[in-house]
Amino acid sequence: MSKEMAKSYDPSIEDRIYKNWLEKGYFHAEVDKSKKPFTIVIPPPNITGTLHMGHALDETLQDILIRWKRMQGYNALWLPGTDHAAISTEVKIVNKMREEGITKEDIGREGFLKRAWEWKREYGGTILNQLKKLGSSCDWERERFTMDEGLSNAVLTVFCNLYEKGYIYQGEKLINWCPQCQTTISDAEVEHEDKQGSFWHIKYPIKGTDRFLEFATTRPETMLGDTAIAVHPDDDRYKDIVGMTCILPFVDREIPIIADSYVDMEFGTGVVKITPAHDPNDFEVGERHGLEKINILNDDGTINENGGKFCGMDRYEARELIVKELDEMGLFIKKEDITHAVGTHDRCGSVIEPLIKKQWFVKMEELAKPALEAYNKGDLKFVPDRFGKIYTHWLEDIHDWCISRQLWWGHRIPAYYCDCGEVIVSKTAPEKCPKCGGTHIVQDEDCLDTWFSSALWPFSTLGWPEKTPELEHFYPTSVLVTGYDIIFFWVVRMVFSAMEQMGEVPFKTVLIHGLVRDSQGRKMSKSLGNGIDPLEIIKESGADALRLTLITGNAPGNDMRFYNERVENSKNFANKLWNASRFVMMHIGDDEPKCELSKLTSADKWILSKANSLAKNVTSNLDAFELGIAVQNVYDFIWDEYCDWYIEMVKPRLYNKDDPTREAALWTLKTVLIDALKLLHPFMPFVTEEIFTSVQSDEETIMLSKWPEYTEERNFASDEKAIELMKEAIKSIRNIRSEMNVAPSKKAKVFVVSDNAEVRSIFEKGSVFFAPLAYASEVEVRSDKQGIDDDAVSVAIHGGMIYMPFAELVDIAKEKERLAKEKDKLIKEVERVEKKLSNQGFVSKAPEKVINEEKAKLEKYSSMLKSVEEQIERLG
RNA sequence: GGGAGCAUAGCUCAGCUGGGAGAGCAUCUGCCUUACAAGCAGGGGGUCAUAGGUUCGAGCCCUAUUGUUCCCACCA
Repeated sequence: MSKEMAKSYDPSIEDRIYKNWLEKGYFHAEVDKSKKPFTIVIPPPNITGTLHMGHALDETLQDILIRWKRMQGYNALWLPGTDHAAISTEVKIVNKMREEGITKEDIGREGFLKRAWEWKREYGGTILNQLKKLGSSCDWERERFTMDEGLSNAVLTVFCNLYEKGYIYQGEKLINWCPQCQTTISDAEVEHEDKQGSFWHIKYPIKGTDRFLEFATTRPETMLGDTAIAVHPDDDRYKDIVGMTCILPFVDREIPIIADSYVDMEFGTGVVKITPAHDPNDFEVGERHGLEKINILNDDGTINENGGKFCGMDRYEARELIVKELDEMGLFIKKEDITHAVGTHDRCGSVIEPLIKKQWFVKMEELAKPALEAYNKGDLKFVPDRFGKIYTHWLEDIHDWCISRQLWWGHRIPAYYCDCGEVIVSKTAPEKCPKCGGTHIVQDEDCLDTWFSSALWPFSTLGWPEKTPELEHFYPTSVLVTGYDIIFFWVVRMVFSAMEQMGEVPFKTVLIHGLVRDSQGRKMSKSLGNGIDPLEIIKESGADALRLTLITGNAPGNDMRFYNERVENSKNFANKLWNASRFVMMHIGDDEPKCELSKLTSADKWILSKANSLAKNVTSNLDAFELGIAVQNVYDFIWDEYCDWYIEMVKPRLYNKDDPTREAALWTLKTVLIDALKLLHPFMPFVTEEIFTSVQSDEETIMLSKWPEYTEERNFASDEKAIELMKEAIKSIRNIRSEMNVAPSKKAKVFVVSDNAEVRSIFEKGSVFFAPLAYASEVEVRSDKQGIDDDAVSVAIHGGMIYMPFAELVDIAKEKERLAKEKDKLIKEVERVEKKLSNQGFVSKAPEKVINEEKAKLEKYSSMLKSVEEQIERLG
């Protein structure tokens, strides 16, 4: 019990503690129907990932919530796992193979998948192991992976469900193509970046006339696929030529001049070339006018055979050459520099080419409705609320989701094609075609978007489509914690998937956090090299310090800056707590202090009462997801109240072995420390566990101890008031001594004068600690000031006056000056309150509580003013 | 073109449903007081972006303006 504690806190104990937690199985949650469930599923990190500050924040928030709820007695499950991250992983593996001189095609699909699984086995667990360093109390026995058997089954089941209901279809549509990764991507994966580009002004000859039609484009090479040229129907400049045709250079195609209201007459020349196969707007114009769609691109971004003599050239090479040749033909007019939004792939950064391909899509309109309704009905809540707007906005303006990817790493689309043309969607490969009976059936080559499987994460990880006890008990989950950057990708898709498959929301609350930025507010990124490695911080300062830094001073949804001074402060706090505990244990020794209520002093009751309301405040802030405020509450209590005041107040009683209240002090010290440790535990799990197991022996871990709750029995309002008065007096004395440059070594006798018996009693009872904290050699409490030197330094307190005869130190003139200032200050205060209280509007409209507070202030300041005035008079 | 956030001490940020402006760091002064110098005590420093409005009362609510960041969007 009375272990020797090191003089300063050494965070390297964290590994030992974590290992013990794992061995004891504290993280594991079995279905326990006697308890209310509290469930969080982790946003599964990519298997390609390594821990960065974003994860550290995300996991810390989740761990705080889960540890808190576990202590509150919930059946708390935090389910961990990883995402196969289709494109990211495939790219990584392909790159690694390239170093060995192997291509995907060399080893074929099967060979590639074998390698991919090997890769996953080798590196896939890295990030989870890093999470453990943070102290994450995940139920590791329930770890899942988006491509494990159960989850894959869920994916196939959902695909088939949606297909049968007509929500999944195959269509030949304009999609986003990444020529680098050579796959389609969804709209959400396209990032619009403003890039420096050019605006080329070109003209086409109008057939049968000597006229030309001028227009401008940012992508001249797409002209090879032009199948019309459009003007606005109301545009008088071009009314006469609508219906005529232009001659498309190079390919010598005759393309019609059409009228479509999509064209903006005000913009440029009011003429737009139409390339239905490579531009979303043009595609729609093409649909309206029945235009031909000519694809001019190969998958790798080179021009195909439809590009005539440019066939085989890279699209950008072709662009330059086309402009050059147009110029030679006299069809090029000018080039302007412009910045315009260019779509790029969020993974590899290459410019996206819209083109037409046959792909699988999820029809979104109907699926989005229940997801919107869930939010509007309040079944789904965002914290902070404003992120709900982002969610609804996305759902209201939703487009069909392209889910097929030209990749091998992922869930292969369960669609099979018979030679007869029949398409069969089935969880298992059909032996023969249900239509023609043929047996030559091949499966679709494509895989599903990685988000298709993560969309099912909240229920697939609990066993769905099987009806498991876990699913029944732990679903829907309680809170989802994630960054605002993946609301579209993930949150939206989880909700509509759950609404469709489960008929209810996957989680009740979405707690959104911001980004962790560097000290200058820049996003941490590899290219900038400004990333701070959480593991380095943990190594140097401990996970507790990292966690505290990430939580402190941050409001939900806001970005934060991360820099070393903040970690330093967190580390100091851990050390502060450590030393306070060391102090407590040093005095308790081997004995178990007993509590005798009658022996509790006001100071004891004061700190107990403070701890009591602390429990209330922390809990209500956690309930409101104000984790930053909650931890600030605990921090302030421990440092300011417990260490700087209570411990100091209690020291004289501890040093005096004969003090009859000594044991009460020890008991209070310990009781309050334990409560504070518990309230801090979710935020700083390691240091609290270490101290907890040293300071008491009733329980083997703080993790499973009971969360402190507010109780009326520990509410001591009058003692709180008494101690606050003492603190006020002490602060005033310290202040004056400091102003007068009185050396701390110089003690003075202190007189407390009050005609109020209650005030006198407070100071008499508190004189044990009042004396040392106010540098007093002796304290004398009395009802009148007779016999006290007239030139004693004085300070007014609520209900009395304090005198310190400093004799040789006091300069009467200066003292008078000081008192005069004090008087002015008090007069102002009194006037301010009087003005407020004489304001009819205030008195009649303000709540009674506020009015009473003001009245109390008036009483206090008036009495202090009176004391000061009397003293000034005495000095003459 | 829509939408959102932010603007508070020298710096980085809190400030929960409107009721006398806070923290950490930095700075200044004094302390090696037997838990902690990673500490203790004391101090300085803010027209809460600007202008209006609502209210007895506004950092907080409303309107406008300025600056700034981000998200969404098919203007070639």
